[in-house]
Amino acid sequence: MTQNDTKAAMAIDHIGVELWQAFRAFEEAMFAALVAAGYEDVTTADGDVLVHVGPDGVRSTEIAKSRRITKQAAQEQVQRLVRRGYLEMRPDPRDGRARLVVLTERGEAMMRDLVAIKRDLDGRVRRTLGDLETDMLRQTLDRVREGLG
Amino acid sequence: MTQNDTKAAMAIDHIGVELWQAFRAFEEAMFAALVAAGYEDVTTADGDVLVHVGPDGVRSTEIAKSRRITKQAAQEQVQRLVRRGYLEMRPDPRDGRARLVVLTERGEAMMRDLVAIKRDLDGRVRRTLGDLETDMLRQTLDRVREGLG
DNA sequence: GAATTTGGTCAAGCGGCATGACCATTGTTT
DNA sequence: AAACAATGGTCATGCCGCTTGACCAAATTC
Repeated sequence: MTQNDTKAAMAIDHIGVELWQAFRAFEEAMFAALVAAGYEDVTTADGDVLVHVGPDGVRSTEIAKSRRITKQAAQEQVQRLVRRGYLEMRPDPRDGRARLVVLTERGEAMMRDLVAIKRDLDGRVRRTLGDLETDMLRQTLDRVREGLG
Repeated sequence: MTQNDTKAAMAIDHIGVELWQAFRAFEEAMFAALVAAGYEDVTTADGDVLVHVGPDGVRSTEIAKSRRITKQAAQEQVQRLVRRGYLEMRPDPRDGRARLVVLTERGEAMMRDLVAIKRDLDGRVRRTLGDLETDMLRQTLDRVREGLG
């Protein structure tokens, strides 16, 4: 009851709550689908690294710059993904000092599956809300962002 | 350009993007307001701790249980907030072993200001969307969560 | 061809978290 | 009341992810 009083005092009704809950629901559903697809060990941190790896590969220093972390930290994150078979390193033909980070077969497969998963989740929302309301929601969310930004 | 190709390939259009952006916008606006109000050093981790501190105080072991972390970790997080003047410890009159974590003056002030900040942000959204559409948005977000959950 | 810049590694340290052992107080059993 | 279990917290230790700082090697600039 003390607990309830507290919760009541905290539960200032504001839009941030729903935003957070909806986002979390999406995220959790995404990770659940990843696990179901056989990618048990993928985290958001991994995702933050992987989005930087384009078809031509990328240098770990580039990742460091984009993410505003030290090159050592970026290197460590890349190495972890290498160890788990999602990335591999190879020399940069254009620069003898550099090493390129590229997706492995498994890495590419995972990214493809992830695209499918996101499409599926989007589809689930569309089935819940209907196309019209879904599109309206997305526009509304953009306006929210602008209103807050 | 390679970068753009990559971005384009990644930019599978899905509702998760807008959810994330809107949520992030809210969060960033909230922290910006906290800084503006003189609470420069508050983090989400701090918030996760503070929500557990009711008017009667709470034991750090309770926090540990709720957050599913070890009591040492919980204790450490509490201590950090104590060091910065938001929390203080005092003995539990009802249990000689226990120590209660309670808000200091500054801690309470911060929580009050935070409530005001959240109300203000909610107000900004309402001014952007109008009351009607805001309420609809919140209901829609709830349905999204249910549809995904 | 020397000097500077750039890509990357190595060494050491720190903060946040976990595990495991331990102490002090309280509650329970008989 | 005495003995034991359960509970609230602390201490010691170690892992992990990240930082700073020094360094090496290749490339670019002058």
